[in-house]
Amino acid sequence: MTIKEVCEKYNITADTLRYYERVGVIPPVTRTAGGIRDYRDQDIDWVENAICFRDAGMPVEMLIEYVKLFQEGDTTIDARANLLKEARETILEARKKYDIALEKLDYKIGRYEIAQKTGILSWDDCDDSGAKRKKHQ
Amino acid sequence: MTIKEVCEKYNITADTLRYYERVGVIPPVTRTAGGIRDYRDQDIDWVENAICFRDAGMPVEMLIEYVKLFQEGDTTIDARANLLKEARETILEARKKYDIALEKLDYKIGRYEIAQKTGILSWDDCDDSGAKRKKHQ
DNA sequence: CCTTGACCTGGAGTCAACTCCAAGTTGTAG
DNA sequence: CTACAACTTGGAGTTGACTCCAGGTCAAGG
Repeated sequence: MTIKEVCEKYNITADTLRYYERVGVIPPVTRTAGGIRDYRDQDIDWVENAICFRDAGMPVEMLIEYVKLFQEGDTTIDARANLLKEARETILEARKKYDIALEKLDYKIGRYEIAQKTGILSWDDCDDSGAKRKKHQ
Repeated sequence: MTIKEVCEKYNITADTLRYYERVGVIPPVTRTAGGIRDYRDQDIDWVENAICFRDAGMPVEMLIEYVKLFQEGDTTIDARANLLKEARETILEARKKYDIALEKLDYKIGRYEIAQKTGILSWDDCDDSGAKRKKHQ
């Protein structure tokens, strides 16, 4: 698979793919005799994983660390497992924040909808604060 | 509440709080006669919201837009409601990616744990690719 | 063989979101 | 009234993650 095809498959730029390889977010990609990247199944899996974990907010630095350990071989199994567990916690934490934001958003959107339907607006309906505080007064 | 107290409450730096105010992520904060920030309940609510939505990956740009609309008054109710709904979709999309990453991670961690328990390691157990492809061969 | 378009590399540039700094002001304790 | 810590501003610097570019190479069509 050419770099272009991988770009289209994952909707990502060639520059980003080359960058990932250059800094070690993915291991070196298979090349043709002429030195042109020829993404094979395994290369594509690394790309897919990289994109997946980047999309979940994992820093490039951590992906590099994982690839580095992977390339060092079987002696790094424990370290890799720990890295993944740490990543799991990080992502769970982050997702919790998304849930909190969604809750807040749903509450606000609800208030806006009431305001829109009734045509009645007040600080309490559309402010970022009043309503909530009023409740436990 | 002083800037320091707000920093401690939300575990954020004073520079970030001033930056948020400067660029309009939050409206101007109440000041003392001498010009020192005195965060009142409403100011704190804006801070809390800003942090919450930033934590959910909302760009500063969008928070600025919301505050701008809010300051323009009741005529922007619809625009604000739309902004919030758009934000909701964005956050839902992002959270989906977190779920996918978590699924992938759990699968990998599971494989690593088996490898660690049995002491048997193979490409299939610890690689980022082989196992998955093997399944549907 | 020659052109033309996709690909290559190393390095510089950009962007969002802070983060740091210098030079000056405020406010409290002694 | 004087230290001195905590605050202020405007502006410059940093960081992470790309993104762009110049100058050169590869490969398929004519």
